[in-house]
Amino acid sequence: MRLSTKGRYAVTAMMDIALHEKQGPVTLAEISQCQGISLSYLEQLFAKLRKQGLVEGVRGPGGGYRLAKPSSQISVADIILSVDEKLDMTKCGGKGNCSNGERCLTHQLWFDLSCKLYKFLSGIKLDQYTNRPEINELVRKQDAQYGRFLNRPHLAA
Amino acid sequence: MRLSTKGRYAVTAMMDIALHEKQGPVTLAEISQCQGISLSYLEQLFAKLRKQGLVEGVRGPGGGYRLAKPSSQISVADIILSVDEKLDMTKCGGKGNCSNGERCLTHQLWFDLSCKLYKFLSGIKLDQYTNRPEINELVRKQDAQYGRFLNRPHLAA
DNA sequence: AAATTCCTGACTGAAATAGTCAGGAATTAT
DNA sequence: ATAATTCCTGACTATTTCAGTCAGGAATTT
Repeated sequence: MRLSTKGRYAVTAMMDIALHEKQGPVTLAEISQCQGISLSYLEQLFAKLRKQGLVEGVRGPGGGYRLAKPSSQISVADIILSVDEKLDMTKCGGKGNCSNGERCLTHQLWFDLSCKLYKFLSGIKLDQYTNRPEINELVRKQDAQYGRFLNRPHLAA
Repeated sequence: MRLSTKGRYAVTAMMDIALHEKQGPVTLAEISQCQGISLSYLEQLFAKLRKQGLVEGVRGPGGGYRLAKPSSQISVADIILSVDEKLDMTKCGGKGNCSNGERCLTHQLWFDLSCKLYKFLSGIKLDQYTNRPEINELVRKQDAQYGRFLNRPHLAA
């Protein structure tokens, strides 16, 4: 398990989508502008998120990305693992042959830590943040600031 | 908070010292050989661990490094923060001016996550592993394998 | 005096991160 | 149909971090 800014970008982008779920697909261009992440870099990250089945893309005008599952079923761990690949923190890759064919002293430590960290991060789901009133208040203000969702014909109801 | 192989190296080395606390100072040369980490790289990491007051160096023959506090008071978080510097995962550095002077949508998420992760990792102390019989068994075997602590005059009691 | 070990700083190569660019494919709106 | 929008792909580049190397000096013990 690696935890770096790459994973932060991915989680941030996924949060943005989750917070705007009701307004339809969210474009990467919007996320890029509002969250300050390069568009092409986002495209690289979303290629992985899509492969992992966390999001689905909708092409064409009015398109964008939306969550492929309910936000209650998407954890921070899911997102980080999608873009960072590895779960295992042991040196030997879980094989247990780190020290002359046997387990090294810290094998158990890293194995445990990997498990605990995974359990911890997979316990944090996106909907834990989308349901908070104070955050939704902030979302409304900032959508207005950036002029998001103003020209969406398919949203005119 | 960043979590990479750099932090793993540091924790691994600290574990090695904690596991051999009773045999006196542990040399970086030993850690380098037994844990498979470059000696010069270890020296860089230990410069930081020393600055943070986690270890103290003992020069001269029979010297090495030992813990500066009881292993029950040294957490995985302490070690990782010592070598990786940052705790904060927010983009703005905790200031809250990420989006045109206001907090960005995910500020709260990252602030929370940083806190939770810190609490989690600071709850894991080194002595949780040094007190396990099965690990101490493994330590004895591997010390013999590498011939550790054989030529220590000051240990002859 | 000699050996050991920490300690420091500068340097180098490799990998990961982050971003750029060019173009194609699917869909919607006109 | 055509144009606009957006996803989607792959190759490329720059920057940073990781990891290791090297050379030498300082403190301590034998």
